[in-house]
Amino acid sequence: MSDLFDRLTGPVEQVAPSLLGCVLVTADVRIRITEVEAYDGEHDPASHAWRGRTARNATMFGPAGHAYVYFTYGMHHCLNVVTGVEGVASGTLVRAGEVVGGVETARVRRGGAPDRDLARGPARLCRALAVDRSYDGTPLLLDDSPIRLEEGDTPGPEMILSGPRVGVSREAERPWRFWIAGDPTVSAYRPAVRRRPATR
DNA sequence: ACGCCGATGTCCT
DNA sequence: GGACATCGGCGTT
Repeated sequence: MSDLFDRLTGPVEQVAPSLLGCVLVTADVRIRITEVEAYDGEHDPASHAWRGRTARNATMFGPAGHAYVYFTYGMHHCLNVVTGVEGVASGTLVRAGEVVGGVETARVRRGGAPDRDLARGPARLCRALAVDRSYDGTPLLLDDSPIRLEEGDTPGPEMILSGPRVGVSREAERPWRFWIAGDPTVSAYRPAVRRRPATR
């Protein structure tokens, strides 16, 4: 197996920051990862897999190196890299990146948003890559796969910052979001908010 | 710059 | 029936 596969089998809070600088590759767009979040299947109440296996999250329980793609808020898709050992549902959400290839295609898919925003946020990134639920379960480490994960220039530890995850209400304080310091494509931090206060 | 809020489908209690 | 690993538009500072 590849070095990258071996790396993906480690503890997700160590794997996640090691994916910064790696590149997601489709037929027409390349994105360098600048921001990620770790989700642990066993002891992490914020993980989709925390309550066990369902049809939606089944891919997370499989082997590392596959894409877990979910649909949320009625309109958005988000992409994870499945990590860890088979049977334990850990994954790394790819939250943002820099489009480093196929910029014209990404611009069209994103409706002419500023280049910095093309993949600045997990749903925007999927839109730039044209990734949807049909990509769920796709192997990321095979040469002929429609979406691949390649090694890139990994930033040094001094360039990696961490903090609370975005938009999660359970275990909000767990500092499992990692990003490249100073990179303009890193998404804005938005704490989870309860939209409808319990007025009745 | 920041804050609020609606959109809209699926999952889970 | 509520929550959701979000986004873009619009209003206000």
